[in-house]
Amino acid sequence: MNPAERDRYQQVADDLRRRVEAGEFKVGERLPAIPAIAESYGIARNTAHEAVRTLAQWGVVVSKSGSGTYVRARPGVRQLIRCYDRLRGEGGPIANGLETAARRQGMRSYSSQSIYAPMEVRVRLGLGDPDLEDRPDVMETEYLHQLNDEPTMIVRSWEVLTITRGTPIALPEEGPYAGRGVMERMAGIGMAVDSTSEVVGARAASSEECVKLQMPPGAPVLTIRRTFWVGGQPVETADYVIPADQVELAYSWRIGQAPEDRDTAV
Amino acid sequence: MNPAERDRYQQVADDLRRRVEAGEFKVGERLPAIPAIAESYGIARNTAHEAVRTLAQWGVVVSKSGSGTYVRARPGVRQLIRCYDRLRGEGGPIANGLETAARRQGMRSYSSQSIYAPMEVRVRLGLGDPDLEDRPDVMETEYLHQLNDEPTMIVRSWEVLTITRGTPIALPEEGPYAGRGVMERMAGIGMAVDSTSEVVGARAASSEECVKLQMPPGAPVLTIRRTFWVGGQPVETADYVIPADQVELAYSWRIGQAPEDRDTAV
DNA sequence: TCGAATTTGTGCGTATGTATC
DNA sequence: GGATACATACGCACAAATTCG
Repeated sequence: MNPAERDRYQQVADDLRRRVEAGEFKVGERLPAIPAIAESYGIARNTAHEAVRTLAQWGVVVSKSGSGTYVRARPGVRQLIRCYDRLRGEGGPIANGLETAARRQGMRSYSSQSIYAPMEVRVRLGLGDPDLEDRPDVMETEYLHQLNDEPTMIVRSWEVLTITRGTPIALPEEGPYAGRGVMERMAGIGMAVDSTSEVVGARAASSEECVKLQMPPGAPVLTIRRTFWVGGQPVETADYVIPADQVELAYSWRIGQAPEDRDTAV
Repeated sequence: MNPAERDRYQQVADDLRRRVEAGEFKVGERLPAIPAIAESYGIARNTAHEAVRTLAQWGVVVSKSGSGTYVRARPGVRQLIRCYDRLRGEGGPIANGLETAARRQGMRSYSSQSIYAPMEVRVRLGLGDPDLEDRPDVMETEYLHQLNDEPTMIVRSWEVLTITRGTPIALPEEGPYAGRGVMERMAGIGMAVDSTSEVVGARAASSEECVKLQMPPGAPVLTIRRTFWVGGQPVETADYVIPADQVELAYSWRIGQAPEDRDTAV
């Protein structure tokens, strides 16, 4: 037998999703309360709770403690355009397949400190032996971005201090380029970022992240490890943690005729 | 007080993760059984089970029913290189930051059918009015990829039949280019794919996907909507569903000096 | 303003099913 | 087949948040 249909709470969760998608419960509306669900399906309250929790993990609904569980808006997904091929004209990927990006972030709080880079960051930044004078070698900054008073992502960035030390941009959020973004600030001291690499993954949010991002436990997050390069040399790297709820990452690029391209394209 | 520390099962999950990361339990080793955990922390078996389940959602451990819960290998992550800047030489992003990709997929089972494209696919492929003769207009193929007898991803692809109909590549897994990948097959009929767009997201796996991919319920998956373009015209689009467990997507690209670049780079 | 009712979330004890060894 | 371990299910209780009279 199909193991997915063996468990009651899965059956109920699947059925509730079907009913939501069939339009029986509109976006923003409240689902029946857990005790009501339990009775109508002939299951225990606990099992009904498990079903609703599953629905919430799927992103179909959000549960507000003390209030109820509400059908979530599906089309509210923001696309973050990460990389795109500007050579395309009208009718290209952007115009046809990808919507406009929400470029403006909302507020962001931050805190910076110069530290001795941890091992993983050393590798990513290509830092060799420690500073001879044993000084901190990176500026670490943690941001909490918010949009409409709701947290949208956590960013931790590390900038190479041997590059920025003593310049006006040493502190990311002070000086003439305060809050301008890494590329613009680097450009301010003559470092033109010419290359980007990103590694994208996903996992369930840690309990700490659930608190900071106001997410239910177990909800998935997208993770990005991004590095900026100047002439083959990494100058900054950052970790993004983004609730997978409402965000998608858009990439678009041109393809050459090298055989490697055909190999990698699954 | 920190709400994350209010719940017992969260505390225990956090503590177990700390112990795993501290090396108390090595990779591949078995954790204490749930009843043992329950006793040692002074909690109910049920609560201990919840803690272990949380650990599994975090990807720290995998639970094998009837056997035990085992610490999972962290460094075993496969990086799928999606897009990279080939102009970089040694010492560039690839060499320093990104490891070699596992290009070879394992086995894959598939099934194809020519259908009338659903609405969402029509939009992605830029299909206008339906075929005058009301014939199917796309070839839909579903793949289940496997590596070492373990499912690695589900792919559903749609190819535009007005392009491939009557050609040797109409059926993806038959003819001279059977199983060669979309780009190579398209090249076989003179269609040189010159552009790619991808939209990456993440969510909890549906119950159906959990079965096909042999994942625990609620585990996160990466999703990719990919489209291949020829001269501004989409020729194929596909949906990827990949367990977020052990996979990361690597992107790397060059950056121009246009101001838009600095805007989009957060 | 206050308190009662409702709702979600957690915790416990127990029982049962199923997979593995 | 028996022992062990994980997974689900139920019933109950309580805490915290919200709603509403």
